[in-house]
Amino acid sequence: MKLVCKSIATPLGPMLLAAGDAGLAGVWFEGQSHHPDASAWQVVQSQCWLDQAAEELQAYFRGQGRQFKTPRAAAWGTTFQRSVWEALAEIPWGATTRYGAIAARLNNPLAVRAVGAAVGRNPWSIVVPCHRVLGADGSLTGYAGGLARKQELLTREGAWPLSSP
Amino acid sequence: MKLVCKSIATPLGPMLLAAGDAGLAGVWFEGQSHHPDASAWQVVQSQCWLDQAAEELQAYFRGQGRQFKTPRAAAWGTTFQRSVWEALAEIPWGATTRYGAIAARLNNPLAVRAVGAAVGRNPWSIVVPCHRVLGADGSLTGYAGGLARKQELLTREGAWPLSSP
DNA sequence: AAGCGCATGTCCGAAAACGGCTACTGCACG
DNA sequence: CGTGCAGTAGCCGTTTTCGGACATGCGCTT
Repeated sequence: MKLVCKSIATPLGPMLLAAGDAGLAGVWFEGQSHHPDASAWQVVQSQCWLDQAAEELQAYFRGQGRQFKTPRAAAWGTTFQRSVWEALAEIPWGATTRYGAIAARLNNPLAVRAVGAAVGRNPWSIVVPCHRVLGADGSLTGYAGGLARKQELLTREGAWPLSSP
Repeated sequence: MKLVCKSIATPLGPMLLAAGDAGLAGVWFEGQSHHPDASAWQVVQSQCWLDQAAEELQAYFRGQGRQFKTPRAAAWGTTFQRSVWEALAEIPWGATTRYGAIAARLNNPLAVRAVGAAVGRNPWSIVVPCHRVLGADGSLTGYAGGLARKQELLTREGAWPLSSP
């Protein structure tokens, strides 16, 4: 599948958006870990899904958008990873969950650590809210874009610091 | 690249032909070793390159065609493998050569064994005459479609048994 | 003659290492 | 006695590494 991409500016730094014909393929902070090789993608000014996602992201940062409706089209990922990302997408704005809870929802309660690894490779930063996953004790644990960004995002959503542990 | 394929009958058994937009992608005996996964290919009745290749193959088996002019478009293969296949294509009808000779032609005389492995994965059976490669002592050594077919092909070309070792 | 060792690129399977984790343990404090 | 923290040992999917096996051929030893 051929991908196109473009970069946008956000309050948390520049981000790269990629899309195929069927939908949004991914959103990454510039230089974050697990950033895929973008050298084969074609940089474009405008594209259907890229534009829609960019608009929704800007709305999110303005505090006006709490949901992302741009269709996603996974270009990578194993079955397990995709099921994890799907579960992530259902966490509502302002809420948080735990790695263990996701593992339990997948009927694989012991795969906690594998869930952690999969969450870390979520291709759609912010859009699929992997930042809303905390450790069992409510700690921030980790974020591919850096812990500072994770905390900032949760603060914007009023979900940090934790109110009811 | 999207591939289409169709099956044809030959005196040596059914063969599968595959092609892309740019040319013939491969020709295999049914059930031979190193047969690629064809489940994603679309079976068609007719296609430009498939039809041309099928015609040339039938002519070959009738003893009327000694050359294949259908353009090839490699859908797999490393640089090394492709260079081996290219060298194979230059062996004329009725002639034979050795694994060592090919390695020498590639300026890599020590890679004899690697050449053997690459020859075995030649995607275009018959069309690219991997059956014309013999061991240093003139032995048949191996053939992905079975030694019987290799011998049969060489006999049809009058190159077997060997006249001048 | 027959046997052994080596050189080369690629593929494939097995095995090990590596994580955005957790629960449990033991020990140091007040 | 509670509380908190560090260390540890399992858990699981993915990625990486590694070791053979190959459609061979030459040179050297037995």
